[in-house]
Amino acid sequence: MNNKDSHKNEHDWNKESSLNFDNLLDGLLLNTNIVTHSDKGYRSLESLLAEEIVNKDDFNDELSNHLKELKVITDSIESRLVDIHQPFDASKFKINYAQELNSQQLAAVRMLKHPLLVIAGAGSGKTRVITYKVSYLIEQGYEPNQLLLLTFTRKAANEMLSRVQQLLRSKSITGVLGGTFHAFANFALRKYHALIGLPANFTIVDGEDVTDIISLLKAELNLTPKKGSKHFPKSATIQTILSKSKNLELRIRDTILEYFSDHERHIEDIEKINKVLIAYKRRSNLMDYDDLIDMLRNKLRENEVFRKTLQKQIAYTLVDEYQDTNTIQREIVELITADSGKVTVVGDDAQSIYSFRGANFENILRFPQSFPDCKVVKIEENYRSNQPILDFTNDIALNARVGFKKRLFSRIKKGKKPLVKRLTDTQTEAEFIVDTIMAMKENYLTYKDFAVLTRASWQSNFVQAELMKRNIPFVVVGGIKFSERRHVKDMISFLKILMNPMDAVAWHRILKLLEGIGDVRAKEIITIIHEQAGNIDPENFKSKKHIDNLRPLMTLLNELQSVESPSMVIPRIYEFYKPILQQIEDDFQARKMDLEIFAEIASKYEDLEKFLTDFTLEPPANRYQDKSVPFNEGDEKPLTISTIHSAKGLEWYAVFIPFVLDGIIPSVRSLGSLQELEEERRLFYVACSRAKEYLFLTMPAYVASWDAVFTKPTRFLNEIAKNYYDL
DNA sequence: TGTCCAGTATTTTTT
DNA sequence: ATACTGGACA
Repeated sequence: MNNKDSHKNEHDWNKESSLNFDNLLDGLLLNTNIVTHSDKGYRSLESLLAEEIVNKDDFNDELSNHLKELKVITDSIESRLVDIHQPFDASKFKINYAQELNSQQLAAVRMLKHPLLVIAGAGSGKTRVITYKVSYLIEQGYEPNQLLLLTFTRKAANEMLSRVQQLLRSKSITGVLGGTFHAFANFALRKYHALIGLPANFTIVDGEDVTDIISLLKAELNLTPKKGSKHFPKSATIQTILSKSKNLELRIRDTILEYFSDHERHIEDIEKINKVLIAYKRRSNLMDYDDLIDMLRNKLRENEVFRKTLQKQIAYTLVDEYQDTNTIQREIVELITADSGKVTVVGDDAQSIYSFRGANFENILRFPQSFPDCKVVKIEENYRSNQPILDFTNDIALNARVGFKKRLFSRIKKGKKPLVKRLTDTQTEAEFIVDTIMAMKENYLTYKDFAVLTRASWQSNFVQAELMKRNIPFVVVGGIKFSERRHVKDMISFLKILMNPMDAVAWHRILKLLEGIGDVRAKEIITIIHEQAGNIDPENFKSKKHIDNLRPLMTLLNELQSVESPSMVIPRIYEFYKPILQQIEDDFQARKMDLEIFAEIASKYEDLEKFLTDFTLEPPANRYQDKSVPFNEGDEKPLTISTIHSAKGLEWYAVFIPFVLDGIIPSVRSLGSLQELEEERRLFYVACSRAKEYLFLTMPAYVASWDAVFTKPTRFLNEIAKNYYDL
């Protein structure tokens, strides 16, 4: 961003709007708001919060025009609002929609004539709208399998469908297409693979797998650091770059220049890796997450038969969390629904927090452009929080630079204002949080009514330690997942080979388990497998030096290839794998438990392919906990520790947010650009709006990171009216 | 091929 | 302060 020509723009277009340009902040505050070691002066929280924020209008004309343009669009929606007072004849339906929904929700459910944008604030019953709309559509005569329900997680989709089932008291709701964009892409590409010229049995690889492949290719290409930099960029970094460039549809060069300028010297090498990577994936019959949606979009675009077929199959589309879609996903929605206009998207621009993975929250702002005859419903009644908490969170959203105007209200008028508290250090902060939980729990609450939400996962470590010390049960959401653990990935790799014997990543992983086989031998063996087009008859490897180690593996896999069901295959593999694991890991007993869970999950599947795709696209969410926390205290439900990102869509009676320091939230790394800072604000908004009755914001007096010290409360607090919270 | 050591970069968030 | 990487050596 251009800081030099900071000029005062006349933002006259802004005067009557809810956008507040007086509170402009920018990257320059990096220097004024963050204290360094030399600044030892201790000041009261009160004086820090009273401090005038230095405002600096720094954006250039381009950004300013851009915001202006968005503002015109967001304002235009006022003229598209659906009349919510239309009479409704409830007698035709099994469900009394008018009674069970408020008038805005009802209007959203009923609107079928026009494409519909539902702007649903936090806690306003978004899920309810979608659930009832699905059931309404079915009552209107739509077949369940003509409906496409795109949600953020498959879990959310299933939950909605089971609610529809309850609503209609009917078993016939099976067959609604649903899940994440990735899951839907997977479905469509496999089902119509012949039509679009794809192999049917491709394997889906996750980001980590891609990183592994890049490591292999890096070694193969013999790439060395360019002059001036000591190291070649890490494989994980390269993976991030490539994924970002795909999701943002930027060239690799531009992606690096824009977001990873440290690696400018290696642009050519990274482009080369990408080229080789693409060839590699094709050869091994692999698709990564990005390939799935990209491929679907491209095929929909260029293959008319495919597009028409899908359009015909899908009579109505509903999209949840639309603010988190990226450009490619938006195009998929458009390609399927633009002709018919049979689409409802639901979202909240104030809760868009996934831009780092390509989500473009302008998608929701620009919906009226994509669908010119669309209508809009705003749902502003909140059923989650009490009014004091809403006053507080409304104020956060109010300071946002762009967005739809809305002001949530609640019928629960009484409640405590959010409490802001500073403690001396991280330890006392953790103690305060746990003490407060214990004290509150006396009043008929249980642990599951509480949550601690943090910006980054490590920030909950102190609270976790304190909870462990006091034997309080808790679950951790986010962080390393079960499915990312070494032994689970090993088991998965065995299965992947059975499904797709060309899958070199899986082969590599498994071969390296064997004694005497490292990168070099593994590669030789994989070459043979590729030459034999995936035939793994042990005879093919006779000439190999370590054939004695190799033969049992090949024999086993060769034999299992013809078996379909996971429950038959897994015990055999486990038998083979167990002694190996025992040898390489010292905590075999703990890992054994994981594998039992794994076997149990797998045994529910009849079909290997289905199991594998489900497992990569929707892995079991719970994080592995290395210290087993006692869950036995009268089997009380645990409290929740989560990152703010993973807390989206959830709610708790009391919410604690530690580390609300400027530099943590907003993260120092976001201060460089307006867009990123705005996203941090929305993140803060999401965190605070999870609370139903109590909200606690705490911070230690200081936190030292490796080159700076954070001591001031988050700048977002300064922007909130002082009478909306207590100190 | 596998292990150990020293020096280096590192802290955002994840389908 | 810590985790990770690459290089040297067995």
